[in-house]
Amino acid sequence: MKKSPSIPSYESAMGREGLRLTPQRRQVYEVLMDKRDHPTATEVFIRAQKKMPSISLATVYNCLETMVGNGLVKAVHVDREPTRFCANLMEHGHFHCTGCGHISDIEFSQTHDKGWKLPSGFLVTQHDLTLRGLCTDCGATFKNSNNSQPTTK
Amino acid sequence: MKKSPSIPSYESAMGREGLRLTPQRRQVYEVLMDKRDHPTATEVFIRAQKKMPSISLATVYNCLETMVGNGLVKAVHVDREPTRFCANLMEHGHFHCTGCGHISDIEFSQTHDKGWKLPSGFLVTQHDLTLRGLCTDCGATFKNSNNSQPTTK
DNA sequence: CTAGGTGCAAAAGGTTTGCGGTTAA
DNA sequence: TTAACCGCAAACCTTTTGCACCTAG
Repeated sequence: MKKSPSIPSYESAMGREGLRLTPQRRQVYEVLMDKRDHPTATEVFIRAQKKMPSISLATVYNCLETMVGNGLVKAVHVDREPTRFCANLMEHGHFHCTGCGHISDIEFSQTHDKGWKLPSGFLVTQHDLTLRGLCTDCGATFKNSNNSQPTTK
Repeated sequence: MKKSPSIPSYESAMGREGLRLTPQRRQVYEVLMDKRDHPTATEVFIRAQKKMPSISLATVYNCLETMVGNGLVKAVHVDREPTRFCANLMEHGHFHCTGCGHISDIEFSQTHDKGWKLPSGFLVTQHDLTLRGLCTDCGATFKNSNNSQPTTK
């Protein structure tokens, strides 16, 4: 677990809004940048605690809310599961493996034809796409043995 | 508020699974079929209560869960807002107006080119698309007066 | 008759909030 | 110095659950 060489845009993004650069916020942000998976607030809390034992869950929630509000991180919602957080700011979708529960980013292709029929006058500012299915590993497991269903968590 | 002329597929869909056709379930289903908006469990409860004052919220949750489990209705998730329910069984996406909070169904076009790049081996079984933006009314309100922001609910 | 469903109240679980003490700027 | 922030605990709100009674089949 090596330290990120630099903290891209953290100082500037936080500073731009007149927000304080507190150690807690830095820690939360580093957790998100370190492993680019999609941890829940609690998972962020647990990881942050390892480096900063005094941090509280409420503070993690506060930091995450602040960062989402400032567009520094994105909140990811899958069904009614706990909110997950994502430091990937590029426009992207998510793939939710119903086998292992893992969530991975998916890129949109360049020619991304937005194939939907919108009533005229509607103005779209954002679109969230979540695919569901089996990842390579879970798909293989499922194929190889009809007895063992993929772990439905 | 007139009674639906018939209850399409309710008896058969419920019966097929060996589930009882209770008055409560029928009532919950009728609420969903009546206005095809996307009510939350609590909203379904309130509407159902008007016709059946003795029904309980827990029962509404139970009925909805049963019906979702049997594919008779769909659960719709937008951010971390309360789960909404939808009787439209066709594959479709949702448009969430950030002005008035209303959720409307959107159809996919025939040629719906799925413009995303998936790691090889991933198997997609389902995709949820949620667009966010302003509906015609809220967009108009926003344009006409720069002072009055659309109701952010 | 009886398995499955209902209604009530209490619990669970994620998230938010009030508040006194702390700290970055 | 001081407004913003932290940490704690309690509150909130949606959803789930345990259990006694009820009812559709």
